[in-house]
Amino acid sequence: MSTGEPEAVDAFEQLGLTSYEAKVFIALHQLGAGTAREVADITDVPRSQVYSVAESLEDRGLLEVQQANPIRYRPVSVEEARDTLRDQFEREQDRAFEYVETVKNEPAGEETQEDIWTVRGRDRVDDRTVDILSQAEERIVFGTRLSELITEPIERALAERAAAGVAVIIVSRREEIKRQFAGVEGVTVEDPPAHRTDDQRSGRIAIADDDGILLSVLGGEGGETAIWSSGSLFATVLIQLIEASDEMQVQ
Amino acid sequence: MSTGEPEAVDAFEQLGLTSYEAKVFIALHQLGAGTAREVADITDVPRSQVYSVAESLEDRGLLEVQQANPIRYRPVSVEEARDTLRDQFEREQDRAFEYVETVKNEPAGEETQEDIWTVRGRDRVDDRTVDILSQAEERIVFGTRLSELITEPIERALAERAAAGVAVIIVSRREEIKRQFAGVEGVTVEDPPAHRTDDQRSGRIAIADDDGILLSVLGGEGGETAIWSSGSLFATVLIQLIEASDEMQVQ
DNA sequence: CATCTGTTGTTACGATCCTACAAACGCCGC
DNA sequence: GCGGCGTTTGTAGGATCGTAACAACAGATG
Repeated sequence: MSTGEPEAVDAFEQLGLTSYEAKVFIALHQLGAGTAREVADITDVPRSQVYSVAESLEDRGLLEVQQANPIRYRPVSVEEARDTLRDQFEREQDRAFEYVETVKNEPAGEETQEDIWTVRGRDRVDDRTVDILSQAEERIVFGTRLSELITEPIERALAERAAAGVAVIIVSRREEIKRQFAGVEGVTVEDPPAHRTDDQRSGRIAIADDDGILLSVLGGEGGETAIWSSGSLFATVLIQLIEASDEMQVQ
Repeated sequence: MSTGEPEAVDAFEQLGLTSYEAKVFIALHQLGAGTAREVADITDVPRSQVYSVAESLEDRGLLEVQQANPIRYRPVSVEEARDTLRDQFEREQDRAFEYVETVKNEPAGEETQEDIWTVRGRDRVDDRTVDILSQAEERIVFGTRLSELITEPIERALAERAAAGVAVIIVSRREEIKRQFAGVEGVTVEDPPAHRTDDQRSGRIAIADDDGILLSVLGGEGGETAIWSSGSLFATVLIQLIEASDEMQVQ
């Protein structure tokens, strides 16, 4: 069995159920259908609790009740349960963000503030990288040691920008990465400067024009952390520093 | 403003955030970006708590941190936040149901048990109605006073069954409902028996062959509750009772 | 330079609420 | 009475809420 029950219970809790609710729901799927006693017998949920827990599950649309003696419970199918939970989730999301939309203010003059931001987590760095790359109007520099850090959306953003006339430069020592972009129109592939120490913990670098930059490192536990800045003087200066050191080839 | 902040906070809580997390996230969208003090000033979240709450939001991928003095926080866009939450939700759902799939047992002989089940809630009654109708091989009777209780999926199920050779009978007094099905091949439209009291709280009735039935009523607060049975002797008998009374026209 | 003042970020600690868990109760059929 | 069913009530533990104290630091004042 690939996953244990405790993990499934935990996942259901993340979805908003209590652990009792999760256990009863799972038990009913094992039984097909059953009474409070039968559920209590194969779980550590006290029988007296099954009734109220089942009622709460009924409210959520995850099981149906047979009014008989004893009361019998029947779980809805996995497909129906997933759809029901998904609907509830989407509804709550609409409700939550509707208000946010009405009161939100754009980060006034974000593009002109001297801000360097930190983002943690592989997926979030992916998103921010695409954001940065998509802003470029003239020139992109993108570099990484690891081909798995070039996700499909990033690849698409690079290709899209190249097609729009942006000069795209890919910097890597890795042969597979070089090959990946070798034939693409508007894309140049380069080796990094020889003097640059290829630190094992370096992640990726993305430069857009002279005012957008993202730089990531791989943390201890495999997590990726990036700093980025866009439209700030800080970004401009940082980019100049990085590129100047490239050209000078100083040791 | 169509919705108040308390409602938005409640919705975020349903999505798994704490009320503090919700308030800080909303406040940061109002500010665009800001420090712990600025957030505390426009919410009732104590300043000293903002730091840890923001850290937790960062872990969830809902905001980014600027390491400066003072620390500044920047919320991710509404679109990115929604995507992030949706991804987390789908991941948890996969994790939760993966285990259920491995251990579930089909409701052994469900079709032969003497079961009447209860389902509550408009949407869930919709689903179960479609299930019942889809089982029919020979004959369907579907009746309702309210045209809004004939949803698009129900209409499709009726049409699909009619096309498959099932004799479909729609029972209603409402002209619009009669018109809706007037021209459809394989569908007959009838008036209900004159003696039948058209109770204001009656909802819909669906009969499939002689062994599937669903009957719903409209509860006090606009909620719909249905009982249904399929493949049971109970269903057969109930159907016979209902149809016999029709034919006899007993007052 | 020393002192005062105000802010920042951190930590600790009750109060409060909800869930998990247990036990007792009335009810009904046998 | 007896045993199972369904309900109700009560207790313990944990997480969140809310308040407060703390050291570190920056700017102002003398």
